Amino acid sequence: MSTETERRVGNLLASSKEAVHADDSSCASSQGVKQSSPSVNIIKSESTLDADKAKEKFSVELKNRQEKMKASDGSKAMQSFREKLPAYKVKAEFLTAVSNNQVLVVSGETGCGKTTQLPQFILEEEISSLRGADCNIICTQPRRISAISVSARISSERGEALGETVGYQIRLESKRSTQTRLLFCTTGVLLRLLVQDPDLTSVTHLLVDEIHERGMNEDFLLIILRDLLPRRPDLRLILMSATINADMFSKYFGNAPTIHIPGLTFPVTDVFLEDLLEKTRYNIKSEFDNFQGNSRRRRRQPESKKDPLTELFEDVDIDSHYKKYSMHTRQSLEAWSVVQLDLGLVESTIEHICRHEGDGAILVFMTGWDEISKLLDKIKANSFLGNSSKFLVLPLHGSMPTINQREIFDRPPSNMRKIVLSTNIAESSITIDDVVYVIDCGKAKETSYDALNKLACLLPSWISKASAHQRRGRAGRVQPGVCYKLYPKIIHEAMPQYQLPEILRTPLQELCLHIKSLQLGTVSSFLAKALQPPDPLAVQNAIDLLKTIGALDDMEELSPLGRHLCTLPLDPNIGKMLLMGSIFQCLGPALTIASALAYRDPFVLPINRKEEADAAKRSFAGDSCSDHIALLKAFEAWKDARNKGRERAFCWDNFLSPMTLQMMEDMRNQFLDLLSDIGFVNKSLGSKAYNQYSDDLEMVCAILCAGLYPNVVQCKRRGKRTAFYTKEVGKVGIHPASVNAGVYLFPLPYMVYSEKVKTTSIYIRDSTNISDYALLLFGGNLNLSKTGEGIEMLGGYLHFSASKSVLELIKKLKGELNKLLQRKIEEPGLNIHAESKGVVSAAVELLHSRIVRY
DNA sequence: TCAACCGCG
Repeated sequence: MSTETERRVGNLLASSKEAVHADDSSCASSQGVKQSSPSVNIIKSESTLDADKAKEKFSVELKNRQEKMKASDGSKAMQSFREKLPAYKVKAEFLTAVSNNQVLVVSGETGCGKTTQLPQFILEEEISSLRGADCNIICTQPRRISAISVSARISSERGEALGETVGYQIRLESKRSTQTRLLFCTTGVLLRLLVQDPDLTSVTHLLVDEIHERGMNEDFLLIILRDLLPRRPDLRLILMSATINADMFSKYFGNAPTIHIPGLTFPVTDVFLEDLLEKTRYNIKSEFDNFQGNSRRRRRQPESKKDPLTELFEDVDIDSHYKKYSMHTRQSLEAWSVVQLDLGLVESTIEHICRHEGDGAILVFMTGWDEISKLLDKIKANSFLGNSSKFLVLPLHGSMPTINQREIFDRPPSNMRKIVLSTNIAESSITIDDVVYVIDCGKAKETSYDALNKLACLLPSWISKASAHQRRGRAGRVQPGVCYKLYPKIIHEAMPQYQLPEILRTPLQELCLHIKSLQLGTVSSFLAKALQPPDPLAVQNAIDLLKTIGALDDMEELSPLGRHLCTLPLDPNIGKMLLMGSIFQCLGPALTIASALAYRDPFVLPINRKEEADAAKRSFAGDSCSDHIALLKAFEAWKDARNKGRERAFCWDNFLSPMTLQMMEDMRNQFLDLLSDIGFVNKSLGSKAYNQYSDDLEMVCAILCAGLYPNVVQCKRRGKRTAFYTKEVGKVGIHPASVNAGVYLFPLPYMVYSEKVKTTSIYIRDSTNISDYALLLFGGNLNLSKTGEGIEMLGGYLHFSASKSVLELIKKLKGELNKLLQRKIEEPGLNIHAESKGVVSAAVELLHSRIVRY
């Protein structure tokens, strides 16, 4: 720090001191007192009477409408369609079970109609029993799309418009009315509802669908519900699962009765690798001929953590196990790699179908972008499949710009075969009706959480039998189909029955915060009640993090900051970034960056133009050395382009997803509303009041630091390059898709990041280069180092040294900032802009005086 | 040198 800077910062700080104390008296004035009137009770009972009459009337009306509808000619066809569904056969049994039991587990295969029929049976029954007005049936879905499509389907089956008796509610979007008695919502929406209404007093029937998927929200909800049931003996809970393993859920709920509904899909024939090889005569080459793979022979090395399925196949004696198969097939099986997908095998399978099988689309399940891209190239170069007038080959991946193209769903022109190369996205989120052939490589990329190293991992692994079954089912929607499994039958038999539940595979800080906000007791005792409780170390890591960012106190209770974070539907770090953005007057950028981090990256990755896509992202980042600034600038440029009416071209030219940007905008508005609800933002002051520093990138980066801490990386100069180190795992790399990838030297000594993931190596996915002053003022608590010569952070991992007077000044400024924050967080409505001006100006002055020594 | 997927008043 230059002496000039030191002097200026010191002066600013001194001037602010007086303001803070002079304004203390204003604190009490903003608290309003609610007045209660003695006449309230009388009015209430009269209105209750009126309400009862109105309800009775409405129940009658609902019943009349329903009977009229059933009698109408138009509904005959619909009725007979519904009666053909397997769910119809269990209608009476189901309704009896619902009325006699508090909890019921229903398992059913796809196509049995459980999702559309069971909630509807309850609704119809309640309406005919003249309880229509009193019932409130909620059915949760794990995905937004299904909440919408199922509710639309049921409305049309009932001959109503969506939003009448049947509606939906998902984040930022709903179609429901006062008439709505059956509501489909995402599980997340219900969990938020529980914050206001912990006993679900307004709900009579709750159906939780797709519990077999074992998503975090669903597992979380089940713990809450099991505790809630004794307090709500009248509540009816129906758990719906797609597969046969209903026992586990039944046991969890005290041996609740179960009903099974058979499926109604066309038969699908399985062809395993060994039989496929007999048919196609495809020759799998071992790694000695082909460097792509590691065949079973070479990999007999003493690795400590080997995948059990890999080991299993290595131990198989091919010649005796497959003695009925041809020599050729046995040789190929010998060479087949358990680790690496053979793209030639996929290509030959596609070719086999196209040459020898009947019409129908082909759906190929692969693990990721790279495989899809490489297979696409291979097919284009294939002399038979490369004929683009006969074959329509489409990639399908969550971050490819083709994701919303109609041609994926539409039937191709006659004489043309559609071939979709997809990730797991086509397993349950996207349904392509005309698929007749599925090719399943048997793997998917899966996150896991290494609690020891506090590290998220994203690695390809074998799917479960349940997933394989789901993929296979994709071939039987319109006619009998075939599923080609590119792995031997013994691998399939050894696959785990189910995927590990998400609660065991993810960091838990957001969940822990949610548990605290619902007052469900201590985090560890609550989570111990889960269907499959998470590793105590993972729980401890989450609690430690919440303490580090100041959301929980030493007693593990919510701090004032923690209580605010509970109201924001965000990861606690990102929520903190928003609060800091509003306090330090760069609210706009904080809203934009928070919405992108909370939702998804708006940048798309097209297959053949990745260099251009990379360049577009870099140009948004400018010289900021920040992926977060790139997001911010891209969003601002999009708004600008949209105002000028050239949104489409802008998005296309800059490799941005219009849908993601729109969602970001909607989420920004939601966050702004929530900040206003909790008092951090007073909308009547106008946007300018909260955006004084929004164009000041140093300040924006400091806010990023405040939010993302303790996700800090040290940049250390190694000759002409920079190496990066974190406290938990040591050396990490910048993810190659980051704007900071390939940069040799950085102007500032630290990075903050939002995600650190182990794939082929440990990478930080997105990063922002920040100064030591940003870290000192907006990072974690400062401690004097033991030698007394400097300041430490992150339990001594980070060390700062400077002259005694500078250290004193920084500590003083940090102290003032903390005081300011404390007051603002305890009383968000406080207008402290005037009094805080000096402290904030001092901080800004320091942030601008960046000098690099590292 | 790399990019599974889903979700929140």
